[in-house]
Amino acid sequence: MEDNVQEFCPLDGSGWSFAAIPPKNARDKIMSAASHLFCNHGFAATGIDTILTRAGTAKATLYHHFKSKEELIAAVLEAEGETWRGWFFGRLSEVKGPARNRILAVFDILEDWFADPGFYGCPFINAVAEFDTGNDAVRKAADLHKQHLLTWLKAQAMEMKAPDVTETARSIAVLFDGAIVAAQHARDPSFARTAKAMAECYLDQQRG
Amino acid sequence: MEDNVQEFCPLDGSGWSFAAIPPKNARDKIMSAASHLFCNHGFAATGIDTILTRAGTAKATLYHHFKSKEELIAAVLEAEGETWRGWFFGRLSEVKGPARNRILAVFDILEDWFADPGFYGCPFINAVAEFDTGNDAVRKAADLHKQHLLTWLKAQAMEMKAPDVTETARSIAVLFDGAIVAAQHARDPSFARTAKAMAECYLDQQRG
DNA sequence: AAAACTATAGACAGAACGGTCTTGTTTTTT
DNA sequence: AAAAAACAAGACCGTTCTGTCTATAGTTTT
Repeated sequence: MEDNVQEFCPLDGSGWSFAAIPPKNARDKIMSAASHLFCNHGFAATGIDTILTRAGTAKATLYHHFKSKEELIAAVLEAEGETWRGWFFGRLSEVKGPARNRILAVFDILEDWFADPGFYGCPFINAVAEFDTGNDAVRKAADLHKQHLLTWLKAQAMEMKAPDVTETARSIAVLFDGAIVAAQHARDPSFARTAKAMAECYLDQQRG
Repeated sequence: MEDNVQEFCPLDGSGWSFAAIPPKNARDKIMSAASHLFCNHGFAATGIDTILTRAGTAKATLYHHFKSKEELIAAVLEAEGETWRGWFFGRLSEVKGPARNRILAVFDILEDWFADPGFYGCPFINAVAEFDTGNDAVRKAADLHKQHLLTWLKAQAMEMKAPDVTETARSIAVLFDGAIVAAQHARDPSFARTAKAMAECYLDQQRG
């Protein structure tokens, strides 16, 4: 259990992970440590004490800021999602051209994400996979995250005058999830390009 | 924590889950109980005692058959994979017509799987999501499982005389994973059809 | 300067964890 | 009928878990 992994992920100087910003106060230190450990070793498998050791904070401090481990998990997921979306949609907003370009750029950005040495798959997919039944807070956070993406995709599909906006968004979302899982399992970022090729194919057909 | 969920999944009288076959000996009872609990509540979150209670067996019996919890997890994954593949490829072998039909039928079968009330996503995807770093046995089992599918897909792509057999197989695999995750998260089996439509689109393009 | 806040350090509790072991019963094999 | 294997029931061990509590110290606010 060495853990001297390089986890600062520049990603062109705009690392997506909020673990990239060196935390100052104890709360952020806890969040950062928890985020890393949860993603690396799982939520249940990561103990409070391990988080505290890594964060270099006291136990009372953790329980001052979060009333339980569950709440910490929820907070970490929420923060991780927000930071990720900020990075992702920020990158997307730089893309020039019509909506089609923007949709396809999704997969280029995904590839950058996959190539990050600190990529362990989507935290939300992983969280739902681990809890599934039971933990509603986790599912809700995941739903919200996915909804953000879906809303954005629908807007693009509308701009493209796609015949079925919802179905187009769903289709790209399937490619999105598929690329994440495939890249995570095979540790191969190029699955983003495979997904992109299918997206191109699909959008071409939409044009009729 | 009620858990009086209907878990016998006929699926046209040929339920995929080996939990569907009422187990006789203690070993199978343990495997069946463990499988259900692992999928529902996660691997780490499921304790040995919980498995024993559900299985109605004694602790010594479990440790007579499996030398550790890790080994039990590995055994469950292996059995689950084998049974699933038996069901899946069995269904596929019934499909008439050219290879293209068989590839598209994959998504029809997936939809049946998704519609099963006992569907919690792919056990392998979930397992990798939970362990990721560390547990090599889990990753190996997942790799093997995926390899089975990939090999089958390549054979179909070859029969179809696809220009790039490997890339075709990878593409369908992305749709496969994407459909599973999307259906699991949204609890909506129709994502299989969304994936199927994209597969059709992609295979049509392959023909030139 | 006083009060309020934020933090550290670590003992502690109670439960749950994985795993071992013993004792005795049932089932199967020979 | 005898021997061997599989099983039940559950006490038990050492560890780890989440979460609480006390005591102390630095920092910010009023």
